[in-house]
Amino acid sequence: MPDISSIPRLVILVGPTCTGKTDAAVRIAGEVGGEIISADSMQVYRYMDIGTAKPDRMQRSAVPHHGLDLVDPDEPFNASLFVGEADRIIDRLHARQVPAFVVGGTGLYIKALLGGLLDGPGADEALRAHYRKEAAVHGKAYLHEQLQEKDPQAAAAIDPRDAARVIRALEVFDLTGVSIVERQKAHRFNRQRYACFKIGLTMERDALFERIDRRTDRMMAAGFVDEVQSLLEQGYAPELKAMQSLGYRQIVGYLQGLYSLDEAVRLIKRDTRHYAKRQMTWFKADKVIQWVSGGDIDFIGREIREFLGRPELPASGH
RNA sequence: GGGCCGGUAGCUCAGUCGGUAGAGCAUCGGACUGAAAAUCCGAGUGUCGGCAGUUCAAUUCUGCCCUGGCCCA
Repeated sequence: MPDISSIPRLVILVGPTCTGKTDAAVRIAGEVGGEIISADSMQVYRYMDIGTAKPDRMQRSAVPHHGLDLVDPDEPFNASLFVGEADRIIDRLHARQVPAFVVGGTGLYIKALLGGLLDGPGADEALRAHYRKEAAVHGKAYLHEQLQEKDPQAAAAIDPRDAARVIRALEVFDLTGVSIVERQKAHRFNRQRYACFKIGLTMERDALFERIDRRTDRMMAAGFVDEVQSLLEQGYAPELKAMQSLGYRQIVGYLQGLYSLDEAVRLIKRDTRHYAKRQMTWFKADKVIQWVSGGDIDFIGREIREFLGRPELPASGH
């Protein structure tokens, strides 16, 4: 067992999209000499900057960022790869005694970073493609029937309509002969991999939805359509996971002539609100998170400095 | 001025041969272990435009009024 004091301490900053996580993190990390590890499943893709609200040049030069632009939009990326990447960065920062700020809205990535993932096989794209095809031909129910025969325990736990989870369960069983449910029971995210202090940024829902609308308008003004057009011209297909993400999917629909640009913007705003709500549900379930109003950056900074064991900075006087 | 068609959930609408109503979207709640900005589950939130009449009972039938659209003057 390692000495408890040698375990890296992480500042975790989470919350729904558009609550100001990046701004708060840049400011506070800048003040304490920390560096930022993005925990965002879409900001890992190169060339996807506007639609993912990636930190800009100024922010990235003010505070070093990690976890951005790791792969091309047609390359695989997932929670496991995130954990591997984040572990490497945390090691380096820890060796330099630099505070690490893990900042992002992808709840699973953070949960996996802190608690590990279950002991099981990685993604097998060929196998998944096979099952996806079967679902397309015979329907989702057919996949669930197969799961019922192979792994009744998992079949009972997973809704037949939730194809993504049915396929993952089939994948784990096919590759190991063991039920994913057994692996989950054995795991339960209870590996204490890091010491951490979790802060959640919140905001009145009406205010957050208003901010989402305004940010979407800013993305459009910043050339979001051009960005998507450029991705398509580079050969990145609309079917790619990255291109199915929030915003990109809707702009592709517009470029394909399925609906007007106004309609695409309306859909992006609507779907971003839905996404923010899903994030709230996810993070609400984590009872360890200390919730703070998104506007109260001073308070957040004080809490973080206390956690890091650093003295208060002198009052700045303005 | 006359005629016709509408007014039902936040929106678009369905429906009740008289027994106080339901779809989609929005909204709200939830799940989530290598796709997670993905994937999926649950919930109707309502003076049925207003007032009167007929009736045991009216959102439904009748009358008047208000209101939107179209047509004729």
